[in-house]
Amino acid sequence: MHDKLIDYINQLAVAPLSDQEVETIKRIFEPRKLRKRQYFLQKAEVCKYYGFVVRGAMRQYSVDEKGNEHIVRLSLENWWTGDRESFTMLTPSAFYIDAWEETDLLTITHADLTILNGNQAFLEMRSKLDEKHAFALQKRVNANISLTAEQHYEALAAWYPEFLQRFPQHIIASYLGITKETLSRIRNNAAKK
Amino acid sequence: MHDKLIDYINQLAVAPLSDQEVETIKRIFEPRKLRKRQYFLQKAEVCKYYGFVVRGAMRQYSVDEKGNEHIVRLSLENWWTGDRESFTMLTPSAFYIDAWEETDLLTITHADLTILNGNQAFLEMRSKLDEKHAFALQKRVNANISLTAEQHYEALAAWYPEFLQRFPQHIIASYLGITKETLSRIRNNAAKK
DNA sequence: AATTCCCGTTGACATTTGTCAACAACATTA
DNA sequence: TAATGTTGTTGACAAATGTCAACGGGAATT
Repeated sequence: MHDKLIDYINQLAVAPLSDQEVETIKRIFEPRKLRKRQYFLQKAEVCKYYGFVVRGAMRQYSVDEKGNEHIVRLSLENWWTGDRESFTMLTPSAFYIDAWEETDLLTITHADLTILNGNQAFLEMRSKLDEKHAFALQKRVNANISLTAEQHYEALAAWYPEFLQRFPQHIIASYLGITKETLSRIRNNAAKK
Repeated sequence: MHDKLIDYINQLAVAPLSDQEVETIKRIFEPRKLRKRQYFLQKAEVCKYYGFVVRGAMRQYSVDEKGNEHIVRLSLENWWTGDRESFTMLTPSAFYIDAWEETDLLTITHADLTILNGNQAFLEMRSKLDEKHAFALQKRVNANISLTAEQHYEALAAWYPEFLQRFPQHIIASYLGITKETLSRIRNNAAKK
């Protein structure tokens, strides 16, 4: 179960993890299984665990006053899940996180993360991860403000083709900030061309 | 000129910079002055410099096929400017960056940044900065996909009130992903209530 | 002082997208 | 098998936003 995480860290870090570091990681990250639709985090809670997705699919979303869900993040295998701001700042989260498929996670607490902060390989990994994440978010913001709904859908399909396989259209539509009906029509129009 | 940067780093880092570290920073960061509307980066260029804003206002934007500008980032005093992805990955940028006001920057090159990577205080600062930046971007994405134009404008006004003072409305509108006419009408309607 | 440019506003209209309701195909559950 | 829920689609209409053109005030420039 932990092997996927070890591989993942080794791929991002400059030097591979020592045996002792591997042991530390195995000790600190706790496995957790979530059933479909089971919450990992609910709004107004503090996010106590950050999770590495070993298998499955997670979604993070806000809910507006009308009850509509707005997907801010989707996570598949080898991605992370959790509300980073709430987890780091120990503040109540504005988001819900739940499992879209049955999911295996490796979770870490805020306290245990400070242990890993002494570890160079882990810091490097996190630094690179933050960087990659910032790149992705900037692209997404640019897409949100500059592309038409159709262009945005096509960009998403190019960036994360797995999303279209793993999540239904209403989730994809929500991720794009449009309704499922609009997405349905966009796909239909594009197919006609 | 470098004092603002030194103060800034000291505020974010755990331990203040040593005299020697201060000297390194003064040596590495080169001052640069930009006139109004002067480019700091143009599309398809690699972003060779990352800049700390000592005084002034910068904007980063993409330009679509119709020639419309879409503001992805605005930077005032004590913020950074530059296309992080292009700067880090040495890839051609998708963005333009220019000075909106006459601006004083302290700039660093990719090569010189690696020197600072050995410095603990600087790494800490960058790590915290990336974190804060990720929080802000996530909030912005959530606003983009979940709020009405009016709610989004009000959120922006609460998050960055200085923006409304320093940038004209068409820039703000572009940042929100709406047209200046729509923003004008929103403000007018809100005033009537 | 005259000129030019930038900014914000407004009106009329077009386009895009949302809303609501209905329905069929399909999968899941009882 | 029957019942239920999910997903994707479609139509009719409403609402939000964009487009284009015009205008005036004001700042900056000549």
